[in-house]
Amino acid sequence: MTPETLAEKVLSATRDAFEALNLDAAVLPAATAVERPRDPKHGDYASNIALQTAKKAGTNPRALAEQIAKNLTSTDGVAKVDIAGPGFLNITLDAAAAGEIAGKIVAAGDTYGANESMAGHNVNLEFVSANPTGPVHIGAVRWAAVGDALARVMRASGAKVTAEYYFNDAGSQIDNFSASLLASAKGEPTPENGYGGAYIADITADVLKQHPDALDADDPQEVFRVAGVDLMFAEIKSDLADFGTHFDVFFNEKDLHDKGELDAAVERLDKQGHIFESEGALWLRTTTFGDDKDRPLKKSNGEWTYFAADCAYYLDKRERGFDKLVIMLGADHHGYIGRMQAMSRAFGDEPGTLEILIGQLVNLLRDGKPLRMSKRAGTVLGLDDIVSAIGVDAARYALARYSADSSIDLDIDLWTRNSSDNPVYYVQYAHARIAGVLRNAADRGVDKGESYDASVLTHERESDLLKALAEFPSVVATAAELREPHRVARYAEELAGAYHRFQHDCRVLPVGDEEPTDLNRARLWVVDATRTVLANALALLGVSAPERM
RNA sequence: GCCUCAGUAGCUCAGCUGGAUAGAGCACCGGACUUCUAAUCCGAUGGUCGCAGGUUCGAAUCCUGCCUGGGGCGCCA
Repeated sequence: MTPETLAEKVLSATRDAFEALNLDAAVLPAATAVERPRDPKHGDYASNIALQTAKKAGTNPRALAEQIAKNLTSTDGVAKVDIAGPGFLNITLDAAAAGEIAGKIVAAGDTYGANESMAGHNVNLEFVSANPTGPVHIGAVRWAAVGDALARVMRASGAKVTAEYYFNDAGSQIDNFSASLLASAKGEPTPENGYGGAYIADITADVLKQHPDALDADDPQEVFRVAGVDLMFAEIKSDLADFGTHFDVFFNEKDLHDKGELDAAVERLDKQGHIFESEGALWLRTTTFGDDKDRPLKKSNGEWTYFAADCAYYLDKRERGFDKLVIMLGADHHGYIGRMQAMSRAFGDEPGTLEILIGQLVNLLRDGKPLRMSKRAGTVLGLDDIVSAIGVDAARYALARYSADSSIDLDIDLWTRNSSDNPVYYVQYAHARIAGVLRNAADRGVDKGESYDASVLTHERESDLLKALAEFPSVVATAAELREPHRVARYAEELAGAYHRFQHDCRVLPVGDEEPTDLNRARLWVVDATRTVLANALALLGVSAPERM
């Protein structure tokens, strides 16, 4: 029995109890959930539904719990129901009902964990979105890992997701970038506001290889701009691809300008009555929707502001049919939330259409001291450096296992050592161990058969493992709903732990030449199911599940 | 000043849409390898959940105030 099924049975038992006690069923929730108690004495699952509803219904929680327990005890698969404390229901399943899950998981294979919690949503998820003025730096790498995992988690939860990267290859930062290339080619020092660092010299050399006469061109900087941006962006895309982060759309801000979408957006906002002119500039009255000040769209010199392009981009996404726009930004962009949300409302969209996720920054430490990184000074640790230092799996996992709300302190030395401190090895090892057991089973001709007798799975370690396995779909659903993919990593660690403990205490294969028993076969199903869930969880994080380590 | 994130074991962090005795990894101490991978497991140590109030059957979790630290508050991009 899955926790979801049990929760439904608890709810219907509660409904019956309300009827028996003549209580007002209107106070009952539409859905409930059971939780896994920490203390095994509290059964396999616990429900607090009596506590939650008794007061509203004007009755005593314990009395209500007693009635629910009476109804629930006769349910198929429920071995025991205890009432504890102020009115908790502690439910114990019989082994056969608990063990069914292994078969369901094996049958579902790589679709186990999929759920419908975000079904029907067409989501545009924008992340990384760095301009091609330098390598993808560590902060953006965090979003490459977290954003990609979030896209996967939301897809597994039934949403249609377009992963999108927004960039601008025409702004003043790009001018600084191309001026830096030109200066480097001429052997001049890095210009003011320019970029330094080894990668500038590399790109410069590559541009000169493509265009040996670049310096003699009418507008040399333009040659360096076009070719340099191309090379830089190619490098970014290839680094991201190597990192396993996939984007469905690379969207260039330039297209918005070329297609006149800024004018169209302003016109739309004007029609909604939110545009005004002041001091020769054009403004959006974002304060109507809670922003702390109004925001300019077109400067008094006639130039568009960056915010105007944001408005056009927003409208573009909406017109492409997305009903949910999610943007992941670093904490240094927190100040944009107010105007962006106001803009969304000014277009007439419901709150919640636009979701801006703010992730805290990554601090790099060396010898315990903060390391200041600057693209301009060239002291940048890029995505490629990280990958070559510790590998994709370790990097992705390390970045994705923390809540985006927490800033991360990463010690470079720790990272550049290929250290087993990284919990990813703990999870991957569990998978590799299982693969080993399954290989041995195959070698020895031990087959798990078409079906198994789940009632023999009575060991505490088996029970713990089965409960952990059963939890996976709700973990995925929660991770998607809360936009918190790190939950998947934490879950994987828990599951790996449950498996290691199981394998330590429970012999899976027959010893020596003994004939396989029902217990051996049933355990093989559990092992196979665990392998499936570990592989699925790692896949959601974009981390490989090795067969051997 | 305003906004925002964080403050939980020696360290790095989970837990936070209210539940029972607050967890994991690392570090440290002590155990377990003739046995399916010991990259593992078991045990011990380690806590005023930043502080103070409040809400209630119940608060690490919700509310208010304060303290400390990170980030942000341009007709920049």
